[in-house]
Amino acid sequence: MSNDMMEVVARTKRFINRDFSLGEYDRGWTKLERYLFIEVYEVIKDFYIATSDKNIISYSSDLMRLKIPTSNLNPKFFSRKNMGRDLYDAAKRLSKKQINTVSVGEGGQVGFSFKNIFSEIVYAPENDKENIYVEITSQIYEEMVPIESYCILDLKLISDFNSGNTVRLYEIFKSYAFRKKITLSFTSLRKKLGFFEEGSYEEWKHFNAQVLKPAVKEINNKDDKNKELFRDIEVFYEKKRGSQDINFTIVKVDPIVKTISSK
DNA sequence: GTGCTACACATCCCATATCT
DNA sequence: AGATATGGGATGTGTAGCAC
Repeated sequence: MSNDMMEVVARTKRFINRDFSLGEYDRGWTKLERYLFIEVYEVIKDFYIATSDKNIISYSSDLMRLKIPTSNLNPKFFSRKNMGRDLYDAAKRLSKKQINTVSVGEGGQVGFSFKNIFSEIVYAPENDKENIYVEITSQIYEEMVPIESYCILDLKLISDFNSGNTVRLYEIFKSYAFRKKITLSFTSLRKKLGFFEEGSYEEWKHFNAQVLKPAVKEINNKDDKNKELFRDIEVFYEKKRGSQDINFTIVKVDPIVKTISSK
């Protein structure tokens, strides 16, 4: 007993609408881009549930302007020396992010809708190095706000994952974690991950071997014993041969206090 | 520039679930 | 029971992005 020690890990939680998971969009999101997006999300969510409007600059039925205080940014997502450049690169790429919907009608007629997620992202340190300014249109932020579908993401975990696929799958699993068992078809999971439209991973075998299995392994923290402290769900799944359905079992685990034995 | 990692496959071999 | 289809494992290839 004296050999055991209790460790309490400080956690930073963020809420995100599970129906607006970034996983449903392009696969080319870096970890930093996703993190900045989640911080924007936090400001909008706080505004909508009337927790805080301190970072909202203006709001209309068409457009919302908000700011992200740089002092709140988690340094873990940036390289130590080049935070400024990291921020520049990520903001530049974020400003180009789109939501794309492409449909093919019966006669092969293609319909499409492209929307930029952010209409403007500004960071001008010579004027104001404390804040990043973000402009977002109503078409986008209205998708974010249905409060009944928020799920809680753990930033520490997200920063520890080393694959974008893992982050997206983690978002999806967390969004369903209020249920113990879920069934998703292979196709719907590919759609959620953005692989469907790209035509990637058409074979379950490849998808499982390259995407799902490594991600679940990482989420369950089977790789690194030192990271045992940092997990909040455990995921198990099975898929019957020939079936489209994948059955997931998601178990919540308490990540905050764990007893670890020192040898 | 080099080296590393993540990613998206393709291919080969083998085990086994499912069908006839 | 034997054939066939499906899926797992291992390996290799090429590309892209990033760090140094």
